[in-house]
Amino acid sequence: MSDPEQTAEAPSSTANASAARREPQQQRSQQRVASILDAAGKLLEEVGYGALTTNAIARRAGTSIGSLYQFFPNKAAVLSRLADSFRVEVTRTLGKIFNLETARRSTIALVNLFIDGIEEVQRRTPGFSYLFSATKLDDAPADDASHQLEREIMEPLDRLLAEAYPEVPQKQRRICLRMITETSKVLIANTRTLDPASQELLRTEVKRMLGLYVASYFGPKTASGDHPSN
Amino acid sequence: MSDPEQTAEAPSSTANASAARREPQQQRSQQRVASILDAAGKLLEEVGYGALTTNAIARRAGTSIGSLYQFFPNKAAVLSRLADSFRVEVTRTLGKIFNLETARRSTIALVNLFIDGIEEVQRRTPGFSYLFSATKLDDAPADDASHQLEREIMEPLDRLLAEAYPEVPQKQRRICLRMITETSKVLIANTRTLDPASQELLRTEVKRMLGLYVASYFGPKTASGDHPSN
DNA sequence: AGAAAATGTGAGCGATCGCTCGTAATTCTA
DNA sequence: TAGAATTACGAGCGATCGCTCACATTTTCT
Repeated sequence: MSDPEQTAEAPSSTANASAARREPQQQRSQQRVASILDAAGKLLEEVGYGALTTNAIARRAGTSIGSLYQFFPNKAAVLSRLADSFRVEVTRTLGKIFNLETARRSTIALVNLFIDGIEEVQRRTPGFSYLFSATKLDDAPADDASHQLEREIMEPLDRLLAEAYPEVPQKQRRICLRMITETSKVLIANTRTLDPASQELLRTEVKRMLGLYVASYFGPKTASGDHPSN
Repeated sequence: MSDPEQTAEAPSSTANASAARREPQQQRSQQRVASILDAAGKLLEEVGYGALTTNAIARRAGTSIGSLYQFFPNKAAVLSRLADSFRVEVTRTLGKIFNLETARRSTIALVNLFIDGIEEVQRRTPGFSYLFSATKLDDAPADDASHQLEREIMEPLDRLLAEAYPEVPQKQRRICLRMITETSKVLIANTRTLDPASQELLRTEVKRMLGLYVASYFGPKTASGDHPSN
């Protein structure tokens, strides 16, 4: 199907809700789109998804709803684009953590690094937890984006494990990764309700549990008495 | 009895939102309250929390909003009472599972029984997952009720472990139980998005992971005294 | 310069939601 | 059977939310 003209007005399916109504061309509008996403993330962190309104986002971004809807077709698109920016941040952070050097570490060490990485992303990216571990149970707003975000998170660790343990079948590796990501959500879901000390404790326990679990599949490997460093 | 406290319209705190506006006295009204809660649970399961409206609950229950608000002061109260009914169901189911005979089983077996019990409750109680594992990340509607529900869930297993392993300090036991409940939420949170086969696989893995973890604290079999890193 | 395109604004529309209230029907009491 | 209490009903109020639209302002193009 050929799109008529430049108007990206696509009422067809909800396929790509992140498609901008109008591509920002000048610098000021690009800046505005960025500040809208920034405001959306911060508001999400502050008031939660249920209380997040488009008018509030616009006000927080120092603009008007009219401007918001000039570049986003609807509310879901804002969250979808926000999830996109989170994906970039996740890839950047995990890519920094998983390099050639860390590839030689034990699986337990890799799990610890992964958990720390996720936590770093969460600390530096307001609203991250709402799109990574919430949504699903609600009426899915940015559900596609959420799945893609999850895949992006698993990918670096998956690649690393695949290279280090070619003898472990892919199916098992997938299950294992699934458990790692799901369990790491536990951590994120409890951030807001726990004091820092309890968070630290919970994080330690999650590392320990995942370490035991992963080692049962992949073995401690570079083992020479590696314990989860507490 | 004549009104001890007049109209229960108490603007005090949000302490007990489950207090009925008017206690149902005749049989037909008690039945109606029950059918309202039933409808609320089923709707929660079908449309999710975000799309759950009081009018829809009333319609599904075969009554009118007027009747609903005659016995519930507001929407939150309905969910709060629903959570209460879930607590009863949880206590009943877990109480049936954890008896004198099961007390002698290994910790790993206990964990398996616990997971199966939670799953049974979820299968038989529509809306359970939304109040047990969702909420927190949203604007907490029935947050108090949610916490109480969680405590109720942990209690039977906690008592069993405390009796079987008096030598394990309470603090460690608490942490361990925390991990068990949090991890079991993973299972519940994924029910709606997975096919039965994948659910079964995920459940097996959760059991395995929790088994490894719990055994590292309590020993794999009946008390053999072997505590790992500490 | 002037025209056109891009961007910015916010009052307010339509829809929905939680909830009220006037009133009618049913049940209890005597 | 009559009056009181309880229960049932549903139109609609007030508030809010996502989003539109007519118009103003700024930037780019020629």
